[in-house]
Amino acid sequence: MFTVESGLLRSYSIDNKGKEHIYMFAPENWIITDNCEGDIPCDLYIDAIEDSTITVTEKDFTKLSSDRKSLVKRINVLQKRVIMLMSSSAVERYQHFVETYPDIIQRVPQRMIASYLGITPEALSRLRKEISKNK
Amino acid sequence: MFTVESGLLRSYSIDNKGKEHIYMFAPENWIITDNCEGDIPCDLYIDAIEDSTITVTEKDFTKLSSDRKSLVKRINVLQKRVIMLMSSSAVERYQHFVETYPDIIQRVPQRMIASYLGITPEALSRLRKEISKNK
DNA sequence: ATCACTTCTTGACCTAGATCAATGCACAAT
DNA sequence: ATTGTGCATTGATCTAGGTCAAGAAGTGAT
Repeated sequence: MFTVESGLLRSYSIDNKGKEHIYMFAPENWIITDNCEGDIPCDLYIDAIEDSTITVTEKDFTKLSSDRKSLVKRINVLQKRVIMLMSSSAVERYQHFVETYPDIIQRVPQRMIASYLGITPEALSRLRKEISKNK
Repeated sequence: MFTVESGLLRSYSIDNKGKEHIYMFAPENWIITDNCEGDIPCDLYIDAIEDSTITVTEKDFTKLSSDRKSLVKRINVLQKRVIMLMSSSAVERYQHFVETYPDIIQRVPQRMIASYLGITPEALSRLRKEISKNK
């Protein structure tokens, strides 16, 4: 966990095409971390855009209070979501959603899944057809 | 703050065209809230998709410990980011970024702003041209 | 059974933004 | 001065996904 005293850091991910996606900028007084524990696609890289002075804090996730843990979990989920929205196609986002929330798929109408993925129901319908065709 | 005992809730925003964008699903054991305090565009609506039993907790933001507060702040920022990525055009995202982080604009190259916004440097260049033309 | 209502699907067309390639420009190194 | 090298801009073209409009299929109410 880095606290920026002065300067400017950024965190970013690199997608499967090698393209960088900046997740956040951290100017003075911001805190920046890679929250992801052991997750594949949303590992963040952190580097400095300007000469910076920072304070490093070791955080032991296992020692956090339970409600702090749940906040951190929420952040992890959102982080992955932001990165997916920036760097993945609708198909990839749908597949990720299916893998991550297989139970929810059964329980909500498709238009809501489309809405969650940031696409139209029509697009979701076509994309599902395409996926089922290819297997 | 709602804790879902059973059933399924969703939170969603409504964009300026009246279109819904689901921010998150909350099945059993999830927690769901509208974190936004007094912010205009990312107000969340919450409702039940299935018959649900939930526990309501009043959270007094002002009484949180400072590091919990900063976690909540991060979540707010991410929340807005997710909603912007789902529901706003590149132009709107850029304008929002300029308003929210006017200092950062000066300090980072345009390609990084493009990367943050989830568009290509070319698209950002054209969009800036367009904006400057229209005023 | 029929009507109303909603969800999903399909087709035709359109548009925002991506991609690729070329050019211009600033700034640093020699 | 000149040769990079990386960034921003511009043009031409392409494509993923949006929009609009029309069916199809399921479900519930009368």
